[in-house]
Amino acid sequence: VELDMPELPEVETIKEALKRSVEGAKVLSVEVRSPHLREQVPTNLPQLSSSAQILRIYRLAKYIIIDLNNGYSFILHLGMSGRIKILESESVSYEKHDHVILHTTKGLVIYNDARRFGLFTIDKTDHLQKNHLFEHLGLDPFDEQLTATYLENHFKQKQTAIKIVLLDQSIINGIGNIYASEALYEARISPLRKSSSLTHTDLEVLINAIRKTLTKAIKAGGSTLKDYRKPDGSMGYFQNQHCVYNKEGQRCPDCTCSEIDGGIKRITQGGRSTFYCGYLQK
DNA sequence: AGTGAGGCCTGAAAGC
DNA sequence: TGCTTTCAGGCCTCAC
Repeated sequence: VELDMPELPEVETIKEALKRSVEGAKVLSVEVRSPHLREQVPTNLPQLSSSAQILRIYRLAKYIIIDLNNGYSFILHLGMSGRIKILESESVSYEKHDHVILHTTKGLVIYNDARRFGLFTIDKTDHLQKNHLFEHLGLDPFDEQLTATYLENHFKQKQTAIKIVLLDQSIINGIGNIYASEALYEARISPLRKSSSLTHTDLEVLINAIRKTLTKAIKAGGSTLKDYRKPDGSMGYFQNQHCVYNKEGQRCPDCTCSEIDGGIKRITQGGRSTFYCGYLQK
């Protein structure tokens, strides 16, 4: 099993794969081949986790938390290019950018990250709440506390475009650059709208669109993981299911915008690409 | 306080 | 062909 591409749905899918393969396993040893990630991998991480049992694996925003039975938890983040490889037996040779390897009684977990924007660290389980990494996290998209009123309060005096604000992990966590565009398309809301201009109804529509878009992607990830493997052994993933992301100039699935005004548009907001249908999204 | 720009890294793809 | 530039799914810090 091998997966990458880290927004909420991908992290969720990877977390599920980890649960299926190594939850309950015992950590035999940990190899740190390179500690230079977004944060340095703690020197004592191997000694703190060796011979502990993996109790629970869950997702927190775009992080994966692995609780051990000795009072410590691993914290993983995949950054832009992080990948997790799960192998059933010992690997003969490691690949470039394989930074951290967990040897467990149920197989090998390899953390690989070319750009090293991700992290693999450890903290006391009962200290996670206070860990600086989670200090400013907003609500999970599926948290029932995420309501139109919640967003109304946060957007009240925000002049910033809604697309940029969707990437702000301190309001809603888990949405990245792909699903920000996809959710706004699903909601038929222009990425250029000022956040404060969204009505209560717009926000209800947007929340539903976010959940629908993420749910669809998680389901696709799950089925992909189970059913589809590219010839080189890596996982194929969901590439043709995006409606607008990376589809500049093409016709969006729900209208004839390509004939009316040149199809899906690509613009830059906050230094990052946004894709939308100028005809459907208002 | 809120906002925008820049930086961290490597590699793939596009441009010349 | 090979060299240079641009761009990439995230997040943090710093200057205004």
